[in-house]
Amino acid sequence: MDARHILSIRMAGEIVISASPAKTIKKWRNVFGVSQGDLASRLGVSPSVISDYESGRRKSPGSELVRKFVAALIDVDVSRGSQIVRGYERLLDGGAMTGAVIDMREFAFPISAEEVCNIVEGTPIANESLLKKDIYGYTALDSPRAILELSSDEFLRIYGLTSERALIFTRVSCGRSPFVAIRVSPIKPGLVILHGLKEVDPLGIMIAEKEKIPVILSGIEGDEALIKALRNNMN
Amino acid sequence: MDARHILSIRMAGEIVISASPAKTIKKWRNVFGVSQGDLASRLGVSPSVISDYESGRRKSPGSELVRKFVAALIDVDVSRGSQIVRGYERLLDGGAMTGAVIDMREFAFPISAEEVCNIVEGTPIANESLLKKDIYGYTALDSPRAILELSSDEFLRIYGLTSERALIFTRVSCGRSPFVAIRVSPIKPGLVILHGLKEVDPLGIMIAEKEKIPVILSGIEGDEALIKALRNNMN
DNA sequence: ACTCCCTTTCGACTATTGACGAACAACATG
DNA sequence: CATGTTGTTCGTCAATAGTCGAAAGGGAGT
Repeated sequence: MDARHILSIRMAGEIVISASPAKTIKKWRNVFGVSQGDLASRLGVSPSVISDYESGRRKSPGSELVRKFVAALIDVDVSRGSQIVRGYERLLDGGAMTGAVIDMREFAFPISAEEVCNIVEGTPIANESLLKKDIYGYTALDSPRAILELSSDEFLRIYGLTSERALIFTRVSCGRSPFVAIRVSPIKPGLVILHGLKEVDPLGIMIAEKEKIPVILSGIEGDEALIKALRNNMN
Repeated sequence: MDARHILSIRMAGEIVISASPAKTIKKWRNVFGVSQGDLASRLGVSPSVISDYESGRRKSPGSELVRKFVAALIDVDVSRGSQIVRGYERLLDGGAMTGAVIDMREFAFPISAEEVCNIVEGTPIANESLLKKDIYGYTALDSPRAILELSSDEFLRIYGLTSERALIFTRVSCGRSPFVAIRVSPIKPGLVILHGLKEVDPLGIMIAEKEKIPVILSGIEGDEALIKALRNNMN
C-alpha cells in the first residue's frame, strides 16, 4: 500500500528531524490511539521501554527502533481497518487544496491550546477551562470562501491526520456561520480561532459551549501576520 | 524555508525506513553531489566516518547522526544556491501532475540500469555499454499526451530530484518524437525506456547514441503490467 | 477502600554506536 | 612514475542505546 509507505517515511522523518524525538514519538502513538502497553506487546518489549523513549531517557533513538515503532503503529491501524492510513491517503490524493485553505500544518509534537492562544495573541471566549488540551496542528481558512467552496469531502481533508487541531477562521464577519458549519459536521476540531472581528455572535458562543470546543478570538491584525506568527512558532 | 524542512523530513524518513539505510545515505549524498571529504568537513568528522556509515558498518545509525547528515547536505545545497531545495519546491508547488505522467517514483537507493532492464524485460537498443550506471527513480509518461500537454516547467518536474532516472515512454508509435523532445531539452535522463512498439526509428537510436543515453525496449505487454513490474521491484 | 489500567522512574547490564587514525586501493592528471 | 583525490577497511575505545524488571504514582470504576 503506497499511502502506507509514504506515511511511514513521513512519520519516521518527523521523529528524526524533530527537536524532541521523544515528544514526536509520543505524538504519533497518540495520533494512532494506541496505549504504551499495546504498542509494547506488538514490539515484543516491556511497556517501560516505550515510556523510557517517550520520556527522553534515550536522546538519539536508533534508526531500527524508529522503523519498528512506525511499522508497529501502522500495523495496529491496518488491523483496525486502516482508518489513519486511509485518512492520509485522502490527503495525498486530493492534490492541492482549494484557495479556501490559507495554511495547514501538523506540529512535530503537540502544544497546548493555551500556548496556541498566546501565539495568536488571543482572548478565550468559550470553554476556557479546556485550554489545557493538546493541539496537534492547525488549518487556517478564508471563511467566506470556505463556506462557498468546500465540498463535504474537502471538509474532511482540512482535518489532516487528526481533528485535534486548531481550525482558524479568518475574515469572519459576525462569527455565526463557522459554528453552524461545525455544528452540522460529524467531526469537531480541538480548538477554534476566530479572526477578523471584534464581537462574536452570542449564538456562535452558545454552540461552542455546547460542543465543548474552546474558542479564541485572535488579536493579531491581518491574516498574513497571523499565519506568520503561527509559522514562526512551529516546533 | 518550508521546502527545506519538508525535504529534510523526506530524506530522513527515507533513510530510516530504507531496507538499507547505508545505501540510502549514500544515495542522498550523491543526489546532492557532495564528496565524502566535503561532507565530513561540514560535519566536523573524519572522512572515514562517512565511509563507515555508507558501507554499512553501523547497522542502526542514531537519529542525531541522520539529522546532522541531512542538515549538512541541505546546508551545502543552500550555499551553492539551493538548486536541490528549489527543485523539490517545484515538485511540491505543482500539485498533481498532468495525466501525461502515469507514474513517478524515487528509489530509496539506486539500482543499475541493467537491473531496470531486467525488471521491464527489456532489450537494449542503444548504448548498452552504459547500462552499469545507477538509476535513482523513474517517470512513466503517456507519450502522445506528454507531447501535447507538458509545458516546459512541467517537463522539468518529471525529473523529480535527479535526472539520473528512467524516463519511460509508453504508447510510442515509431520512437522518434521522444528523442527529439530529449534532444532539445537541456536536461537528459539517465535511461530511456520505450514501450508500445516493436521497431524503433533509426533516427531516434542515432540521437540516443549521440547523447550517450542508454535505451531499452520493454517487452512487457501493456502499460499497467509495466508499471506493476516496476512497483513490485521497488527497493 | 480496593482493583485495574496506564504510565513513569531508575538501577543495572549487555550490545552497539560514534569517532579517530593508520594503512591501503583505485583512478585521474601531469 | 609520482602525486593528488576520493573512498574503504579495520583496530580500538569511550559513550550511549536497548532492554529488563522492580517499585511507584495517578486516575477511573466498583
